[in-house]
Amino acid sequence: MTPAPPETRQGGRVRSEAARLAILEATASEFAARGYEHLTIEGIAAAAGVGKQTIYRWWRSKGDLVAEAVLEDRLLGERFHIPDTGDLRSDLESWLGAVFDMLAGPQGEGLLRSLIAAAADNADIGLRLRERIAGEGVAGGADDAASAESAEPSVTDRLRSAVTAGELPTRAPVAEIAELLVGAVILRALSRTGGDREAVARLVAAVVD
Amino acid sequence: MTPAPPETRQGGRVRSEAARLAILEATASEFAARGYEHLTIEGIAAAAGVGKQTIYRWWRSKGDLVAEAVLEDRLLGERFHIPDTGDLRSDLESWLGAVFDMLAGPQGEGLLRSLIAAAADNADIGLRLRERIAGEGVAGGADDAASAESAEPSVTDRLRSAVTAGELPTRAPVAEIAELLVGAVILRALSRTGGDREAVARLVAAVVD
Amino acid sequence: MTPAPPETRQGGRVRSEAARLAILEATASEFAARGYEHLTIEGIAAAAGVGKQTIYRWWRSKGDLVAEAVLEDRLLGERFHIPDTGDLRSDLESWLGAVFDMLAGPQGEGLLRSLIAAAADNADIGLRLRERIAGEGVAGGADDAASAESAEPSVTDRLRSAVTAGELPTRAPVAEIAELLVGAVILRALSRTGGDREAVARLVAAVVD
Amino acid sequence: MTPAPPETRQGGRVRSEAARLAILEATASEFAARGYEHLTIEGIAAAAGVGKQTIYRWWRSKGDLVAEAVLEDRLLGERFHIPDTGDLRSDLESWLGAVFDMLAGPQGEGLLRSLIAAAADNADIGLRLRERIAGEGVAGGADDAASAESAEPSVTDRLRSAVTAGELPTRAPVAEIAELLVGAVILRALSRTGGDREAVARLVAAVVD
DNA sequence: GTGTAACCGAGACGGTACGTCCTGTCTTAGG
DNA sequence: CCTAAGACAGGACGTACCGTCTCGGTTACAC
Repeated sequence: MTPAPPETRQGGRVRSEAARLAILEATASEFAARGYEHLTIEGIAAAAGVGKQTIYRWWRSKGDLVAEAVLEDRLLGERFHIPDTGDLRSDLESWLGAVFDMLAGPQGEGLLRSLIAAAADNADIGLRLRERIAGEGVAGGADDAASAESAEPSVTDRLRSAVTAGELPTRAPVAEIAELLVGAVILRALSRTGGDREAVARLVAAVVD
Repeated sequence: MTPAPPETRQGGRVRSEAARLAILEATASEFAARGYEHLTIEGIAAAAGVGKQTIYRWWRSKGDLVAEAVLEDRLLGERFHIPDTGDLRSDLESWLGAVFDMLAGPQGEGLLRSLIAAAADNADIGLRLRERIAGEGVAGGADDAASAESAEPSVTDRLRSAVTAGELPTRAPVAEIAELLVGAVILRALSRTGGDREAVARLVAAVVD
Repeated sequence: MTPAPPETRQGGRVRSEAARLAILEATASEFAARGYEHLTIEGIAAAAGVGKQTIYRWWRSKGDLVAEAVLEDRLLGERFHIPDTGDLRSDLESWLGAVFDMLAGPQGEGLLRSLIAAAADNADIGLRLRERIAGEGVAGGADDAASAESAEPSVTDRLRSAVTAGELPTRAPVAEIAELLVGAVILRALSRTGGDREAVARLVAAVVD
Repeated sequence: MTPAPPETRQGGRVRSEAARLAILEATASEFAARGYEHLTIEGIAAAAGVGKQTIYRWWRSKGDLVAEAVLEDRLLGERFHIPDTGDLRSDLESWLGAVFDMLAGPQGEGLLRSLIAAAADNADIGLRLRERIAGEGVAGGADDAASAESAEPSVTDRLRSAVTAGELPTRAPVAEIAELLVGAVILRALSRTGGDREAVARLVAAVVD
């Protein structure tokens, strides 16, 4: 497969990778420290040791910048672990409990809400947010092939294996079940409603009979 | 001896209801016009013909102000209609389809995302957002009694009647089913994923078997 | 005499005289320190402990600001002394020599050139610059009456007294003589041409026969 | 004393005359269009179709660049015509009137003030400005020999011929008279004071009897 | 011929300052 | 004592240029 022909550039200094990385690094750390609302381009530029114009040259808005940081796994890098004990219900409860525990913790408190605010600005962030929690994006792509083979299985992977194992009917709407659970997580994050053991059990029961 | 006799002493001007209403009105229209992010106190004050201090005297933040506007039903005033044909599945599909149609429309496009951004700031907005769509808040209160008697039934009402009618098992987690569906709506709003007929059917199928 | 009717102001905080003075003070000191070209609004605001908007609210440009500082005698406050020995020629030579000595000095070096640059921007500065050196503005006003009575006579005053004393013909163009001499000072400031004793003598000779 | 041997330059492209001319051309037209204050190196480079570095390689500052453009007669190219009718006074009045007319015109309005601002930055510009108007620099040099023979006589030339013709005394300070008149022009340009016929007459009268 | 060194256009870089907008506080005059 | 008006210190916005630093590409002299 031949690579795409290079853009017709006539001279000019090339983009500094060091600056790009420093900016994304700074964006991630400022985001974690202050949240999306109180994130400032000036603060990021200062933290990255970069001129403001270098940011505006490559990103059109705060939202685009955060989106790229999220896409590069600088925020929300890890998926949540889901076990595979053979009992789908208890596995989902473990996973959902872990997610709610993270939300209840000091770090997760604002982080998810900030990501939600960012997603309200920028579509890419919304898509990625969903993918990171559920383990599957809207449209399958090269990344999904890679993630399907990764050591750490996602909720969606677990649901698919449940179909194979006969725990769920063959035509069960796997992607939608994951979507509903992630949606519930987001809704509870927005309303600051924690999830105790009973709530988790009821949510899981609602989607897996 | 003070010159002012007690009886002529002014007790102080009372809060102007006209100003309060104008501010909430202006908040709602500015919110609809510009979204939560680009809402400004100065803009609201100017649109309401009011001094900034009058806003700061009674509300502590932009979030509080929007929350009160939402709570007074100036935004998101109507619940979404859900029919009762005796077939829960098709009734839920009708309702969910109507919600997604609203989101796809020009008005709903940004409105829900702005409300989500507002909810990320302010817990009350998140709770109210959930209640407005699903028809039930987290904790039952006086309002629920009123809404139960209102002419327009909510999704939660419909689910409860399904339990009574035997369409759902007696111990079905009604509130959580509504929560999951509302969460899915919010997640799709964030990721700009529309809901076609098949997607709606699958989401409903996932929660009502 | 009744005062002019007050502007129809309805409420609003009144302009802070402290801020106004601090700004003019800072303008003068920054001007002296850096010159007109390298004067910055941000620098003035910082030095005055004032927000930038407070400057932009009352002055439209750097030129206007410097103009007001000059008009308030914060720069170029003193006129140059001219003696009255009865010999006009030697008196003018004393005065002109003093002006050139000032220019040759460390302070005067850049100050006049900066004022010239400022005057190229702003008409008021040009007028005031002329008045400060020559002792007379273009159009006589209330200020001139005051200055005519001031203890320190200006070049123009000295020329007028020369007319009275018969040193100059009755119809001698007094204002124009002063103008020519001030113009020569400015021209030499621009071309960094100092004025030695002979040059001073020749300039004076050219205007007083 | 032998000068240091020239560096052994081996190879290397020679300076592009086309680029040099395009830069000076662009400098002149941008200067005329925007004035000295709003002249930018980037604007000149773009207008000349040249990289910024090509400018910085050969000129140290905006002032140097403008100075060279002025020295090459790209600005202020023509001297002002002075007739020789045998009547010095009326000849000077013609000349001075023409200069003031130029200043009053749309082109001259800002041009001289911009040159003055440039001169405040750069000594060469000040010297050249004086020479261009009066027809003589401070120190006689090779250029003066050339100008003395040029077809168009300068004010200084006219004054010198007046000495020869006996209109002025032998020891009249010719250079200083020109200097005073040029200075008055600059002063009036700075203070936006036009010169009507009477003012011109009085200025001339002040220096020639 | 062929290096090679200095030039060229282009344009990204770290910065500084611009002039605007908005924040939350304060100070007026007036009901 | 509330209200409309609006000035205040502060801070961030997004833009324009500064002067420097690469880039790939082009001469033109020295070998």
